[in-house]
Amino acid sequence: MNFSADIPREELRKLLRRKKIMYIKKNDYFLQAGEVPKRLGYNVSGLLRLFYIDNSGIEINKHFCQEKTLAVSYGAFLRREESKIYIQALEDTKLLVIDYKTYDDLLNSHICWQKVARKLAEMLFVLEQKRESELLLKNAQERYIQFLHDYPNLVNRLNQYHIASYLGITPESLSRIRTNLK
Amino acid sequence: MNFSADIPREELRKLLRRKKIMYIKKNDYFLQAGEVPKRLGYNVSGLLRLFYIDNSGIEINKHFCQEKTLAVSYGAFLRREESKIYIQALEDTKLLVIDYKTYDDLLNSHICWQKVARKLAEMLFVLEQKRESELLLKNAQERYIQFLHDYPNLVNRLNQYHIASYLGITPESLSRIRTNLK
DNA sequence: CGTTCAGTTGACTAAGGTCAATTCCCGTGG
DNA sequence: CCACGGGAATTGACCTTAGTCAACTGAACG
Repeated sequence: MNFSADIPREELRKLLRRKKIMYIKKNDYFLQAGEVPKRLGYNVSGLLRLFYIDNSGIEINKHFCQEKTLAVSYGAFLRREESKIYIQALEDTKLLVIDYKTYDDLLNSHICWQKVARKLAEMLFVLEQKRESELLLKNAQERYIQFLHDYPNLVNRLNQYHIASYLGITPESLSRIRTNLK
Repeated sequence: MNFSADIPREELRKLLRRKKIMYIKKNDYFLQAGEVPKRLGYNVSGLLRLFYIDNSGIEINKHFCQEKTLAVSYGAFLRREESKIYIQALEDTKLLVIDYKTYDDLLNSHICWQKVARKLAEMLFVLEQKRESELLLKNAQERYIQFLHDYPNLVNRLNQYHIASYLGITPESLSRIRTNLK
């Protein structure tokens, strides 16, 4: 994601002045379900996962946040609602963060930020719709193949548990799919 | 969705001048998969469905478009891509439509439309994320109960086939769920 | 070397799909 | 008013996919 072309130098400086740097140790949380998200994070280095916990206590990975992407429970952040999503570091992670007030101030201070926020929402929508269509249209094995295609570098950074959870299956099932594909 | 508070009278008039009215007969299509969406529609009266067809030819309903909501394959419309989604009228339907050029002109003509488009994208993102989480977290029966809760009026306008397809199950399974809930 | 934890394998279960037969509902024509 | 034709919904028998649980393997590390 690169919006910088649209942003005047002046505005960019404003953003950089107000951002903070945050380090999150492996296994620590950037956000817990039940909190109203205070911050929007940009992943400089490291890896996070966004996940749900269902009512029988199973963790379900929703998304992995790699370098140069945003770490945020976006719906809850926008609407100032309690998040249903947890955000946890899978590796030691460095984030640039802004708080909601900063986000809101920027939006109201210059049209360029409206444009950036629109592009961002559109991009996240497209991502979400892609995921939804995969869940509706593909079985576990096809979803795994798609995952390999979309995130080839993630396979080596994640253990089987996390990939299976992302695919909506058990580690045992993923193991069988992998055997099957050899 | 009501954004009119944000829109100056002048701008609203511009929109109204450029909108067209379109009637779609029951079972006819507003959009076919494979087309780049030319238009964004606003449902005045009637009912549409957005659906995918998977690679074994099964139709899968993605969303129902009721009165006062937008009928559009949004991702494809934004990105000028071929739609993977079909949009078909389930009842005789009246739409207000604007073409992509109008949408684009509005965006570039006044900041208020940037804001409206941002709000719209955010809203659609939230909707999409909700659907995704239901697919990941709930079983067929729970999804049906959620559907009844979210769209109580739709149950009477749709036959079982369409509801089942929305839930990602077969009509037979939905029949069993319904018996089970009595 | 043992311990530990990720991954594999096997046997069984459960949710939902498939296919076919049957019933229900409703509109139409006699 | 009744009979019947056709699509929608139901039901039954069986199948497939993925889940569950437990035992086992194997590599990594102290």
